[in-house]
Amino acid sequence: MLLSQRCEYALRTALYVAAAAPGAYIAVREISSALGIPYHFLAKIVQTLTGAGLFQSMRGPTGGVALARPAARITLKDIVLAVDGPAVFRECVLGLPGCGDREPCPLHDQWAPARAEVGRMFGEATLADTAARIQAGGFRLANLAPA
Amino acid sequence: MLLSQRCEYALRTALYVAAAAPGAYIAVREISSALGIPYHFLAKIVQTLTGAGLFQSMRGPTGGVALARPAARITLKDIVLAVDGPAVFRECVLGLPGCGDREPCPLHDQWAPARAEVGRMFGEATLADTAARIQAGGFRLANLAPA
DNA sequence: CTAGTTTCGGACAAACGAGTCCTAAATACC
DNA sequence: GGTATTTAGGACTCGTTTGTCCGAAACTAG
Repeated sequence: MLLSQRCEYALRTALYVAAAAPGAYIAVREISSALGIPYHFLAKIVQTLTGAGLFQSMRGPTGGVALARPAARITLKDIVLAVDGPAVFRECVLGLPGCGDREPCPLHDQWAPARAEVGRMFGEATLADTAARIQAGGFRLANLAPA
Repeated sequence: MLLSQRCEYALRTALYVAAAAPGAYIAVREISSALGIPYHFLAKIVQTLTGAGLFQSMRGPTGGVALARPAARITLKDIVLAVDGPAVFRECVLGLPGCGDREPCPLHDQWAPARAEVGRMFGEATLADTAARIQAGGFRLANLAPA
């Protein structure tokens, strides 16, 4: 898979929070049941996002997590970088260290543009406009049959 | 990472074999030391490729592995499918099962074309023309400082 | 036929990711 | 102040991937 499970969960979580009322704190328990993500696992992922400065958290009743910045100023790439690091946007498709324009692997010329395109896609998509697509309808963030 | 370690090794191995004399059997030991891949691990990967009908093998001295078909008729996608399966070319970027044109995730419209582009790239690149780039020079299959 | 070399195929060990569990700290409500 | 609720953070288990090891089968050369 391109992204780790943690990262997929993180993206869906961030989109869920962004699609909710702005500024409101949302409990991790609610996100967990809404998206079908194991609660304790999600709690740790949310901690990562909070530690990265993307989320803001509040303990106690009425507590939860919220976006630390306006949704228009958080990109999907921010989420990926915080959870999986920059490897996805940099690594050689054959895993060769130092692969680049100077010491390319045989696939570099074809892979580098595709990789850049993926980076551009994640870098330009903000939580705001992606969440807007969800609210407009026709797009889903969770499995249809939760279980 | 996009491809598993086994798959990266498999691709480099296939390209190494394709770049060698056509039809000749190459010992796994030679590939291992040339590409810096752990021998016993590579042996099992080669077994997978042989079992998938992509490689042909011969035991004993002067034995080794060779391509089962002409290099022009084996694509990089064949290798990936044999080792990692079709998930890379099919899976939703958010990991949602059943994500498609009918039940799309919010990123489907952007991700599906990128994913298709990657599939096309691997499907159109044959071992023959990719190996030709290596022989023409300027491209490497192994790390510069093996150890 | 014998010895050496190579792949075959399984069992095994280590490292990592995914997921669970438990205690502590902070906050709201009574 | 006390209690319930929620995040914080660590330790832990489980499964997959990665990597190692060893004996058996097949083949070549003498």
